[in-house]
Amino acid sequence: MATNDNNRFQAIIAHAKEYGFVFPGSEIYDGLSAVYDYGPWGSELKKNIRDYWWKSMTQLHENIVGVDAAIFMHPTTWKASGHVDNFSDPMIDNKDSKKRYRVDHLIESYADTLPQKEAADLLGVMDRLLSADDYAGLKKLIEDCQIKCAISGTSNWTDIRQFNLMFKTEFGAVASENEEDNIVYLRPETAQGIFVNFLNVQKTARMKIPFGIAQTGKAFRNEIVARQFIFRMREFEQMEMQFFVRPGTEGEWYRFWKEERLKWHLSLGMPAEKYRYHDHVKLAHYAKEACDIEFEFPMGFKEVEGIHSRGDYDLSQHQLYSKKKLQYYDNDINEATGKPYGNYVPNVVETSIGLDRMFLSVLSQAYQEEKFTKEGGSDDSRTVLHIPPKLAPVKLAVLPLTKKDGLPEIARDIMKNCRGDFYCFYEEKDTIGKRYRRMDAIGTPFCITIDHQTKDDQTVTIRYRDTMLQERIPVAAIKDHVTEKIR
RNA sequence: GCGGAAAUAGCUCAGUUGGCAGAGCAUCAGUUUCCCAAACUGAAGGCCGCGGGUUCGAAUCCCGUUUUCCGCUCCA
Repeated sequence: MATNDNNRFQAIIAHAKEYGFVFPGSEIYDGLSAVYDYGPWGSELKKNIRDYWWKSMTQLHENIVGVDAAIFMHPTTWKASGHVDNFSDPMIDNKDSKKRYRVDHLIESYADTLPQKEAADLLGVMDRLLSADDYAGLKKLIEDCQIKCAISGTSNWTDIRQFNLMFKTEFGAVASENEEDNIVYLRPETAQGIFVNFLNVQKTARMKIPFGIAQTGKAFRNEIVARQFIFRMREFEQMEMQFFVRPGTEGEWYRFWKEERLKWHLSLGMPAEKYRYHDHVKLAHYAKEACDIEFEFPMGFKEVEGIHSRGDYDLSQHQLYSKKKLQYYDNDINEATGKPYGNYVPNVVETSIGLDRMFLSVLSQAYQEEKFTKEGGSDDSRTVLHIPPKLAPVKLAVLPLTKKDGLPEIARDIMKNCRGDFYCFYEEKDTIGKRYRRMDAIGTPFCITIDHQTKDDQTVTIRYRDTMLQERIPVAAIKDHVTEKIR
């Protein structure tokens, strides 16, 4: 990361805290690593991004509907999805090469070098220790065999640790005799809540393929290293849409959503040159095609959204584990056979965007430290958030030029008239210039100022955040004027 | 997870060899001002990250710990 960009990133983080967007989590207790809280303006901005996504997906697409599934899901969900088995293996690090190995892989590759009988014995011992979760025993086994790191060539190992992706918790107020009975996980992705409700939604909303199910919500992952502000958090919010299609058409739908999702970002006025696709070469075992939409954050291009063609993997897995049919009867006529397509497990194209990452992209794009020359010729500067008006936490500041001569009363009437339609902020303290700067700092796109002329001709000045220009408009036109600009 | 650095008022930071805890801005109460911040008067604000140790005496020296940042490492 270049020093300038790093300084800029630090400045954005400080600004986010100073102006009520993002606070370190549990800060009075020295914080909790990789957990953040959203403040007054942060929670507004986050809600506005979520609402804009939700409306784009559901209200603007007749064939997409929403769900709000529980964070707690039946534990078998995560067996079916592969999260339990694929992401909880014991790991060990070589202290010299810093290389991390899965313990079973390390021992197995060593066993390959041994005569058949010895290898079989070794693997037998390993399996017994693994199933007993005997990490001390496994480490002793590695040491006794003098297994070396392929890179450093040393046997200087750390203790064995288990890296659990998922957070576990106990379900039910009363302890069970068998602890395992009570374990539930906090979901590591929202998608499974969509898959398990596939038929409920399809039937009750009478959806016909192709159709999508959208969901926003919290997800939880234990990251090995969680850093970079809200970019990688242990608790985060996803906005996901699973699009169910007829097998064989997933390729064209994948391409459709890949383009469609980038258009969504650009529709906010985000600059195209800050975006790029990153096509996955190495695919997960279930994926047919996958790409990321990357955004140029202050710390470089990073994934903000993923589009994946997941085939029928998830529904098939749930079908297998639940022993319930998760199929769709397609009445459309297959031109090749002249008969309906009939029953099948649909294929899925997933779009998955991190709300917190989207928040960070909007914030980092919006943040500007500007220098300019005042009318008098002196230098001046300001820190401003050029947040797209439709996402801005506060839409309109209502500012009486002075706090006497009846100006606050007029301002209060304007507040009353507008606050039901969009977020308004009233302030009469300090000079008008100071108040403009404070509004710039939280990204308020419009300020209106009530002055003495208002009493004569019922007009106010409206001042635009991005240009700092102002013009006079009638009091009666304020609401429509702002509403038009935040659409 | 490993290595390095940092932590003093809400923010940005000073703080002498180890000797009374400081400034600017912000905040609050007034005054002034009438369209682009930092005008005047006054007030409030601190277990110097936390816990030990050395010392007559620690923000300052030593040990531990937490958090953050930087580099490496991992990432469905």
